[in-house]
Amino acid sequence: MNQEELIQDTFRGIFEAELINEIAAAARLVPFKEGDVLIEIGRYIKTMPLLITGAIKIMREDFDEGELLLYFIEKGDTCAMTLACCAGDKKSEIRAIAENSGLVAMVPVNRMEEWMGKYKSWRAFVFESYNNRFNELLSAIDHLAFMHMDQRLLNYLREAAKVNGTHVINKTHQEIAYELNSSRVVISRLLKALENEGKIKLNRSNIELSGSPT
Amino acid sequence: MNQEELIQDTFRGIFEAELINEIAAAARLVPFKEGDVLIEIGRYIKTMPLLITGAIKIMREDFDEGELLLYFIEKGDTCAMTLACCAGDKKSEIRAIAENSGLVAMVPVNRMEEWMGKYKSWRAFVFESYNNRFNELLSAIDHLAFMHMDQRLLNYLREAAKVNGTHVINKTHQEIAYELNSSRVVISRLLKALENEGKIKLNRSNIELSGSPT
DNA sequence: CACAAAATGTAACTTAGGTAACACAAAACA
DNA sequence: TGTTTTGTGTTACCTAAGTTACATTTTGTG
Repeated sequence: MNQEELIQDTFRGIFEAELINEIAAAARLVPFKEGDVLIEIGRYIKTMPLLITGAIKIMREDFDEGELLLYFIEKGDTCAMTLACCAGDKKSEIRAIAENSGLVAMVPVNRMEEWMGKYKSWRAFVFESYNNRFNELLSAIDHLAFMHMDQRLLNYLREAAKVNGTHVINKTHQEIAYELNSSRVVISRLLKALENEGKIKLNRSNIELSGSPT
Repeated sequence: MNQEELIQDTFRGIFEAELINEIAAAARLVPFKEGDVLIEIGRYIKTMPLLITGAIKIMREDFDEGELLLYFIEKGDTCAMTLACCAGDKKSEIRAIAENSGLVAMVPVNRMEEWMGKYKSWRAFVFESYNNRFNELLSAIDHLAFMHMDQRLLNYLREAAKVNGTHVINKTHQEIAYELNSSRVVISRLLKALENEGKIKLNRSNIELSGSPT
């Protein structure tokens, strides 16, 4: 599939034809692979990413050491964080890392403001994105404030399985510990407990989710 | 001051004169007092509140019992949560409670979409609001994920002092415990420790912040 | 004033989760 | 093939924070 077709395909049904054409004309398609840092904390953002395929994880970092996964972004989404940065010319407050390989359409920031006045569907999309991101942040807050680590862990595994389209999660205990801002020993301990409850199966460097194979 | 003047006063410098006139014509001023529930979880929002005076606290609730203060809103601000609700016709995910007495301008939702296409300053305001709210949620996440309760408590006291424009906080330990999703005993213990460190002074039903009297 | 309600102090105990230390097995690699 | 490196399991211990229980004091209020 060429660039034109990919973009048509992704945004058909979301935007009016005219806007899709504008996007196709303005966008530059950029492939990425697992682990790529797409947005770094403290950097200004000059082009807005629209996710075509793949998944991206949004991380928050403590001022001295800690790190925390906020949420995943999937196909057709964009990062409202980025929207805010573009609109306000602010530095990024978050880091975006590719969870797996995929493709983003990069659109120059100045088109955004233009489309805001011009296309109702674009405004709706922007609001929808904001709303989704808001809810994901709220969800992150709920997890942190109201849930214990074992629940957060299980939840994390399910989310990771979902965005990777598999029930096998290829991550080490150490990696999971980073994303949940915990320690490897604690994660190993809780994983073992989950295994004993029959909810997961542990292998070296990967974890199988039992039941509900997404 | 009459309605016209209050609105002129609050938004001069933020919006163009024409938009301010539209706001003044469309808005209904509503006074509120401490403890009033301005927005309830699960309710639809038909009019958008713009805060003229006073402070509002935004709370998140756990599905079974817990509660947590997300952030305070002050003069000239609006609740991005509400913006999202209005734009998307969604139920509110948060509860808004008056921290003290004040005044909001209520604007019918349909004007919002209209102004989005019409006024650049309105678009900028909406983005700015979103951005602020985003950062407050991120801040809330930082506190939850990376700070201990004693730091969160001190931080909370300072925020509460700031929005109330005083260094004396008129809250009971129980109330504070609710807002931090903790228990009264823990809060009393930590407050006592902070008092021993000379950072605060405890009285019945109020707490004095030492130094940096806002 | 007497009594109830509200606010706080404090002790004793439990638990989730963090930390340090070390053993061991699978993988990578020279 | 032998030797690191990486990933995991496990023990022992520590601390922040939650829980229960009860005492004390202040503040209404009939």
